[in-house]
Amino acid sequence: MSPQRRSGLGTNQEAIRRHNLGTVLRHVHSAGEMSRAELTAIMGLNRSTIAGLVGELESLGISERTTPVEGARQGAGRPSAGVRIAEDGPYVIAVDLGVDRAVVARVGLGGRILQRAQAPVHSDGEAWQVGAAVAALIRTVVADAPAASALVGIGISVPGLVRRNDGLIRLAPNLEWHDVSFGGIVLAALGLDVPVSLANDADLGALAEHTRGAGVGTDELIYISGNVGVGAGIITGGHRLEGAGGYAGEVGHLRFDPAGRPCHCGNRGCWETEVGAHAIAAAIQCPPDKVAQLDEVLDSFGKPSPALRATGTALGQGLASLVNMFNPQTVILGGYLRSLYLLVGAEVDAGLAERALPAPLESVTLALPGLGSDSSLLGAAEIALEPLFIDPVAALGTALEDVRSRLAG
Amino acid sequence: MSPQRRSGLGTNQEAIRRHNLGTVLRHVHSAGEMSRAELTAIMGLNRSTIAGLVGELESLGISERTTPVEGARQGAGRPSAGVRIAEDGPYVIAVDLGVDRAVVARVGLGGRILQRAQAPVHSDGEAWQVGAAVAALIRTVVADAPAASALVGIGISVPGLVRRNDGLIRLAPNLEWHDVSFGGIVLAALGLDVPVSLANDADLGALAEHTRGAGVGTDELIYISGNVGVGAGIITGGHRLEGAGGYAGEVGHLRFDPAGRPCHCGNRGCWETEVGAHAIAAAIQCPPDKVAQLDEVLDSFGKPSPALRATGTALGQGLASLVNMFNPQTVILGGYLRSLYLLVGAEVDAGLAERALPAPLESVTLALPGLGSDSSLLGAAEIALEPLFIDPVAALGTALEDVRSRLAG
DNA sequence: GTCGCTCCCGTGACTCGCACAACAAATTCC
DNA sequence: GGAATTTGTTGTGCGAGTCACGGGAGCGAC
Repeated sequence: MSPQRRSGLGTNQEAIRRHNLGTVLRHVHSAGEMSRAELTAIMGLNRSTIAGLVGELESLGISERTTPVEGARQGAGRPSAGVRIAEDGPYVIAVDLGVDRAVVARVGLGGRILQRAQAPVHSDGEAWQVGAAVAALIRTVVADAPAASALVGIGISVPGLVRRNDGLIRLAPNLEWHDVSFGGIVLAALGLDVPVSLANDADLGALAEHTRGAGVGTDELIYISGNVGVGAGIITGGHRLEGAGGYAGEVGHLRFDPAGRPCHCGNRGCWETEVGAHAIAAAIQCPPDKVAQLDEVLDSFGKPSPALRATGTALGQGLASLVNMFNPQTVILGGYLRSLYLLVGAEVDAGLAERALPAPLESVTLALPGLGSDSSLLGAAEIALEPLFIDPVAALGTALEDVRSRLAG
Repeated sequence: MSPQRRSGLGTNQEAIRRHNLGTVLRHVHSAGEMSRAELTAIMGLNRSTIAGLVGELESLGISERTTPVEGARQGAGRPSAGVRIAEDGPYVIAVDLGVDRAVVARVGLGGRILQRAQAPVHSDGEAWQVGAAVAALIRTVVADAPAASALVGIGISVPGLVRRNDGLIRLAPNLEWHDVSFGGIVLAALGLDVPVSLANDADLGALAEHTRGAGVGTDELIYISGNVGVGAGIITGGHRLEGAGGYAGEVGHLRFDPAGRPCHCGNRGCWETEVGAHAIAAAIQCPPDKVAQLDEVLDSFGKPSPALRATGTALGQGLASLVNMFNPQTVILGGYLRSLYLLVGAEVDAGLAERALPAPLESVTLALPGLGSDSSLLGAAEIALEPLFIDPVAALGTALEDVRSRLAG
């Protein structure tokens, strides 16, 4: 966390350097490639300071100098040299644990997916079995990593409640997991010791969309993930809203209609009983075994049925509660909700407009994910990369080099 | 905002001094009085650095040195000199605009109310009339201010939606105001030019309770203000959740029961139709003209009626949605909800337990305001003081000295 | 009562990070 | 082709925090 968040502490010169170095890297990471002149403008530091910071990143092997970017700017003056993420720079492993499959990717700075692999996951699988499968995918994915590149950490996206202190999976309903220390399981299966971060899939979707998706430039956004259950990842003030334990964003169990259908949480009429995957599947007579692929089912749908339109209205009305509560600038509909919105967008908009207060309504935009179905995966990469932006030197110090041979040995 | 919030910028040495000076002041402000040794421990800076910072605050006339605090610490060793807010230090004007009265106070650093005054406000009053009344109260309140003390700014708590960019009151339903620039009105009536900050009363209640009320030590709290309407102020990660426009926290219009009573917002079954002041007044046959004093009416209540108990359940059930969504550590019930909770706390707890998910439920505590009915007033003081914690030197530079004679002239 | 221990204050030298200024380099514009 | 513009590079200087030393103020034991 940067100075503001770890509020109360003082700042010394060491912290300044760390912070500035991390901030430069963060900018290069999110912009892909940029000129040193842009960096000086954005960060408000002196040319020579930026030169020093960039030089340090280069000597760390994180970034490399490029020839001036073509057509970056018109006008007179010496063109500014570019800064780009190095080819053999550090990378992370991102894991997106879905309800029916696991996706694993090796992701470099800049959010570039360097390699990916996936495998089906059985919903009744034990955690250690899933952990072994994920570990195998990780071995695949690091197989071609350059020996010079260092592994900074592993980020895992989980469809469930994750305790923020220690990353314990408190509950993953669709995997039927309770209190599973999945990070430890994966590390044990790999025989490695690297930092592992876990977080909720919707939270990570929000993070990724905020960094490089449909939420770029917004500091107030909500990402709703439709992924069997319905959850929300919330970014406010540019930061993830985690809550005391890390369980914030459980919007699926918002009270929607006290006279509604019973919910698996034990209550009645939760929002999820209207817009959850099982509810939608029932409404469109989709066989239960295809619920996990509801997005594809919906994509192949032709004309929306009245039941589906009612679902759209319910989605919009529920979103109105969120809009009233959070006053977001952007609401991103991920997972099957994306497909649903493509079908019944008008109803969703109408439901939202009907129920939201005028003031928050006027500034909100509904959007589709800019990263497709990779939002959570890239979000997992982001949390794993996070230490690099806090303190690049320290993060590289603990990073693991030549992981391939370590895994072989 | 401090370094983290204005993310993306670089930090230079000037910023570091500002930040550290502000942070020292913030600590002294919230602790009241503390020793330099404590400051070094909390801030993690060197003793000599703290000495320098404290010395600067003293030479600015903000703090003063005290003899070692009695019994602050047992054990051997030379006792550490204390730091305390100066007697003639800077102050702010806090205004709590209620639906039936306005409270104005002169508040010093440390949250000390130095002087206060109030006057009734007619709910059908024009904004300029209210502004004139508030200005008169301000004149009263600064009458005895020492000439050496400087006025840093004015903070105003508003029962309505306030746009965060410019402090425009977009809507204050109980005052029947639309798009009122109340800050400008008050300044014009005073003939002064000082910084004015406006914010929603619930947001400010949350802020004050977080700083020096029931939410000290918590960075995840929700303050629910029952004040004719129902609103929430949300602190997450130690910061106010404002939303894109500043309208976050409108929990009164959460969907509660689609088959419920019509709400003044045009919808049906908002939470406010169950737990709003008018709903409760109707449930206990309280005459409409006493709705603004509902807290007193409830306090004089003996045994809760079944209708009131049902309201308690509804309160708890609605809180469950908030708890699921935000995973707070503390939920503070302010305004008449405090009185309500004292009457039907069991029903509220039960409603919450029934509807909240286990994980967020286990870490949440319901609490009553630690500042009584002054939460919003002190919150207004806090936002007005905020510039001092960002940059004490700059804030004092723009502060107004000898306000009394300026107002006279 | 005195001594030692502990913790703190105050001062000066030191390190480190960024800003600034001057010069060189690379374009664009006229 | 020269002037203007913008950027990279280098060396100097300032400022902020750190560190080390000497001294002071209570506490506790003998």
